Amino acid sequence: MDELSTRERIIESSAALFNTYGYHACSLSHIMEATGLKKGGIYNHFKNKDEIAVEAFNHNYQRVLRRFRETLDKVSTPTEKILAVVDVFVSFIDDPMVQGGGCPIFNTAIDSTNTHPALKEKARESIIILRNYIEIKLKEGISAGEVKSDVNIKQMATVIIATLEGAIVLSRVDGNKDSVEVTAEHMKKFITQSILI
Amino acid sequence: MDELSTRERIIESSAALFNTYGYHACSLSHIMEATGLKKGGIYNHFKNKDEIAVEAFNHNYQRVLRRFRETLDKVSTPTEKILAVVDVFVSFIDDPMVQGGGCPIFNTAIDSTNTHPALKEKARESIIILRNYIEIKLKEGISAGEVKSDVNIKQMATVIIATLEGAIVLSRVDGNKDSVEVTAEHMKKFITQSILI
Amino acid sequence: MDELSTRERIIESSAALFNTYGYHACSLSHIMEATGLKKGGIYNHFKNKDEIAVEAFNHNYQRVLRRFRETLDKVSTPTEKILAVVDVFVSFIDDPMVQGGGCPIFNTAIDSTNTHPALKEKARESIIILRNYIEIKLKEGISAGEVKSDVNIKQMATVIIATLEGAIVLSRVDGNKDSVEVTAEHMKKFITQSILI
Amino acid sequence: MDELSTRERIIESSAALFNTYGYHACSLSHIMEATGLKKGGIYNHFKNKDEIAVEAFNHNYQRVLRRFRETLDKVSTPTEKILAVVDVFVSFIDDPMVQGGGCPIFNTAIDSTNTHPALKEKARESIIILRNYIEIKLKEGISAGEVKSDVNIKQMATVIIATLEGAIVLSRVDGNKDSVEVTAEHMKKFITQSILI
DNA sequence: GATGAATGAGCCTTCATTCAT
DNA sequence: GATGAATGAAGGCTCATTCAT
Repeated sequence: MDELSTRERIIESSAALFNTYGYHACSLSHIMEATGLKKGGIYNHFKNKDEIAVEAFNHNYQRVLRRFRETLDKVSTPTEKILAVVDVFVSFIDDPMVQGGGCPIFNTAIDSTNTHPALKEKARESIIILRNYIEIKLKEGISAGEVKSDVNIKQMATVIIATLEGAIVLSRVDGNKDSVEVTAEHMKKFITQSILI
Repeated sequence: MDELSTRERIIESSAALFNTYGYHACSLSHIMEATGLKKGGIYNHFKNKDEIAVEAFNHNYQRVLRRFRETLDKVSTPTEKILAVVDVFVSFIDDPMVQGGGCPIFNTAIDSTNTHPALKEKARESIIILRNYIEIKLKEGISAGEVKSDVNIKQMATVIIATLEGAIVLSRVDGNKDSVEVTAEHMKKFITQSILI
Repeated sequence: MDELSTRERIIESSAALFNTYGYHACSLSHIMEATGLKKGGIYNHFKNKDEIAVEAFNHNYQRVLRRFRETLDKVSTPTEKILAVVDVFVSFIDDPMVQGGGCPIFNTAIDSTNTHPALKEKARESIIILRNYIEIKLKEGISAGEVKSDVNIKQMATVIIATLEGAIVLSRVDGNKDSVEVTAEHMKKFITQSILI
Repeated sequence: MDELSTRERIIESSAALFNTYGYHACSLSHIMEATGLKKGGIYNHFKNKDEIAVEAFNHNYQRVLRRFRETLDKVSTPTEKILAVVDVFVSFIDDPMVQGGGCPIFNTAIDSTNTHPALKEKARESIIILRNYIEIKLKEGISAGEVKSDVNIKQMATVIIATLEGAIVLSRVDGNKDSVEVTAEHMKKFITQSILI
């Protein structure tokens, strides 16, 4: 019932590896070790390493999206939802899927920009969707009369993502949550004071 | 007089390559091609690839630092200096050193976190220095009576770096300047309205 | 049935090569040529060159031991056994396993003393076992009343090995059997006149 | 006056290295380190690594020969001289020129048999000269009426060299002098009882 | 005489991939 | 579906050697 197919097991294992080490530093040997399969066993399910990487990315992206949905579904008003967005970003810092921290989408984006066009494109699209998602919540906030109507929605979505993703990287580098927490605090205060009515 | 030594030529060439592709995706063959040297010729100047990567990072870091100093030296008041910090981040986006854009320090930080401890440590230290640098400017702003005395300096420095570095990554992914420009505009407005007197 | 596995084929081929050329002068390219495999094919069976060398040594050592056993099993009295020990050493000179002659254990011992601690240790242990083996035969000779009871067994075993191994090297250098034959003749005469009753 | 020329310094340094590690495990980098010279500095004095190795071998060979002469010159009767031959072999075990022990000529012989024809030939010739030298001393012993006239001189010289060189290798492997000492004791007793009158 | 800089060839090792079993 | 065995290409690195300075 909730048995994972071998293919899914490979994706899950390698997703963690790609997140943690990046595309080029994660070899098939690592995936072999993580899955307990031999090379042939892996290649029965994917035509090459790229396909694994893309599926691993998709897997991560779905997890990120799901986390957004779940967290935002727990609250009801647009205001709460916008503040909850911040919390989702903060939660990435503890994601066991990425040892050493970081957001899988952002990490992939930087890792693959100039080396892996297909992966970079996936990352780009994911970020666009995330941005749209936040824009929609902001629009709903305006419609509900909770967000100031003169807020530049596009700008605001970009700023929220940039700020929190940047903080996540800082925390990854520092090896502690300080930067993310302090930045989240700032972000929430800013949202409350400057964009909410 | 301003002839570059072979060692410096290697560092400069490989600095661009490491920035663009990351440590693992940048092989000695790439450096060979970029410098026109053969492997032996390169290894006459460095004991291994790591040393090249570290020197390349140092080179980039010095360039970043120099750019901060030069830009901030052009203006005189603390207020101007703090706003100039934002401009420096924006200027990274056009840096020809990093094909596809991005901040070399941040790129290195993400690339090396779990795969290259020495490099990650260098990136960490560089970010600390940058943070301190911004904190000092904020303190000078307070002393000069231009920055509100209740500003949380540590938090503010972190937020500035996080926000703009995050935006740089977004622009790198998008392949255009929009995210950085829109975020810089936001940051300047925020600084002017919320932390300057 | 008596098909050799690829791993065994590699060991057998490289055993001859290591014997003949020594560890450092025997490269993987040589092993590739001898086995008809490519590098990857070899590394599927061994984790590195050292492991091949160690297994090759083990292989040779077992052959040496087996030859001692077989030769000594053909005769029955202790006196005959002790004299047969000499014959075993002489037989190494014609061993096709070592082109140009020599005893694989001795060759390894000299080759690896200061350059390959693990291999040197294996050689050391093998020589100890050989020495013990000869000591036991001498003891049996004493028990059987065929060897003088005042013979210094430890010394005698050492002298036998030293003398014949030294002669094997001389023959290897000279490229003919003279030294070994003349030394074996001396050794047998000495044993007969001085240590046998 | 007793200043060594650079060429001589290189020979002396590399002689120790070749003795200790063998031809293939001793690289020019090692010689550079040992001499404090750079590659160019070394190649000013030798046309290639082979020439260094040959000169290093000559150097060792002269040292061995000198030691034989010096030791044997200290005693006067043929009997004493023959017993002194044994002592010379024993003295190799402490030679600081060969870290880890061994006779430089024998080590070279084994190391180069199948990989370095020129060096192997030098070693072969050196051993022949050594053998002749011992034969002459035995003949002088016969002439002086101190050595039995029916001793097979050629055989005896071979046996003495084989036995003691073999013991030196055993001591090298064991890392202590036991084998050489015990074998020398045996050899002297044998000489005294069996070939001296 | 000595150095620094360069090279081609080779070192051991790992890569991603294929395919017969 | 999984494995074992094999491969070509590439990885980082060291080798002995040359030569202008």
